[in-house]
Amino acid sequence: MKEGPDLSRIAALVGDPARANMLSALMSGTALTASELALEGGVGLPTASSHLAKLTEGGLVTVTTQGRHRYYALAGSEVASMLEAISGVAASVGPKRARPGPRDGAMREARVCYDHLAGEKGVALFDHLAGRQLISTKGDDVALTGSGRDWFAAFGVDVAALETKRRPLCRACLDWSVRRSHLAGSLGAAALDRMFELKWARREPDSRVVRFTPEGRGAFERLIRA
Amino acid sequence: MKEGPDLSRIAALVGDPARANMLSALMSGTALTASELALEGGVGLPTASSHLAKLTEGGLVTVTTQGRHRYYALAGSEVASMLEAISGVAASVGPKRARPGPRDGAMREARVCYDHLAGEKGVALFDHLAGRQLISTKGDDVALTGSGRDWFAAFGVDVAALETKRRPLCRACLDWSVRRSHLAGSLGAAALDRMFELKWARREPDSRVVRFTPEGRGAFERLIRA
DNA sequence: TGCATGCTTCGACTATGATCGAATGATGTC
DNA sequence: GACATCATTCGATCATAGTCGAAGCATGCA
Repeated sequence: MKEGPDLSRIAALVGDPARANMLSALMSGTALTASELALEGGVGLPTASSHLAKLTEGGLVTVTTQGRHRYYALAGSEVASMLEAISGVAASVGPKRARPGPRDGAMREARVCYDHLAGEKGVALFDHLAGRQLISTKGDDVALTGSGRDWFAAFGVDVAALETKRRPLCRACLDWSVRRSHLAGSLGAAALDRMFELKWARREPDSRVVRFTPEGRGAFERLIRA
Repeated sequence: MKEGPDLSRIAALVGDPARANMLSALMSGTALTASELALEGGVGLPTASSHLAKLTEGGLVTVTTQGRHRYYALAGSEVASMLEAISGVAASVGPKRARPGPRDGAMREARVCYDHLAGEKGVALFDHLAGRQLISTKGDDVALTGSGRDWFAAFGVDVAALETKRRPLCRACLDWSVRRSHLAGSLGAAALDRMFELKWARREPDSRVVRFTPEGRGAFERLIRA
């Protein structure tokens, strides 16, 4: 009966609507202030503060003080990954909560997952990489092949610089909308950064949605067809 | 703020200690009666019944009536996978809840995850299969190769029979204790069944622990060394 | 120093939901 | 058909935790 880690402690933290909304907002990967998160959670400042204290205490978010602002962020990609897993179940068994609006369509096509690309576009990229042996996958462990290294270099990503960091280069992350893997890790993050840099897409303000420009869409298609 | 599926609804279901314990018990893959789950959850029968109604309503468990018994089971492997993800976070950030007893050690070595082998042994098997190109992995999608088919046939698993079912043959499942993938899907389930059949191991009663016999341990080592 | 801003703490209220005893329903056994 | 077992429903109780207003504490700016 009391085997394994304490599930309920973590799940209860996510189980409150205000906290869940805050965590969802943090899935965008950007750190947010307490007031912004209060807005996201749909609660007052004191309430939000109390929630954030619990999330921090529980190890799901981290906080860094900068001047009179306090920036909250997800504690790590493992937490983001867990939230995606819960989203997957919620999307499949849940009563869909409101009909898919125009926004939901955009979310499905391309969105930010912590700091990398998710949605149909993210999965398409991953499939291309795997299909061309640019990455090799062993379960959730993903490795970059030699030709993959060249491919990313041609795309304008400095792989060597990424490898100096502690963070894993490649990682598979299960996409809640498509139900397939997309590329996470520092390489996934760098790839998305590069797309923003190339002006292929831009982030929609106050949202996880990634909006591709017409040109960017074409360039992306060519990238994963080539 | 209200983007994506409703996280909190699902998380709140797992967030109650009694329900979490019930779900943990169901991670063993066997269906349990309401009274057994009341025991697991540490609550009375009426309370358990109420919890189970919520879990069923929420889509996390299914119920099948047999005579005067009602058997509850996890709604699917996706739910099991989500619970493993939450366990992973709980194990990494949580205050460990009690020191690792002798039981926890056994849990880490080999346990049942829904219906397949997890823990160090499960990961070792997966690594062997992937390393020898007996399976090919694309993120969470795992496919059996030609040589893999032969390997499983030699081990005594009727792959063709499994393929007639709707359930996916291969699947990667993230192990909460080892933090690596192990083999899920109908093939993973069949492999574990075969090990029981060969008397390499047996299940510990009322637990997820899989206890290998000395001979079974040797045979397993030879299997994944060969 | 004085004031504004961002956030947290305190205190009080409230509501949700977890819990169990008792009663009821359903199924199988004798 | 009477009884025992398994399970759910009802009713009442109680505690936990979410909520906000007001006050308190920092930090930054003038």
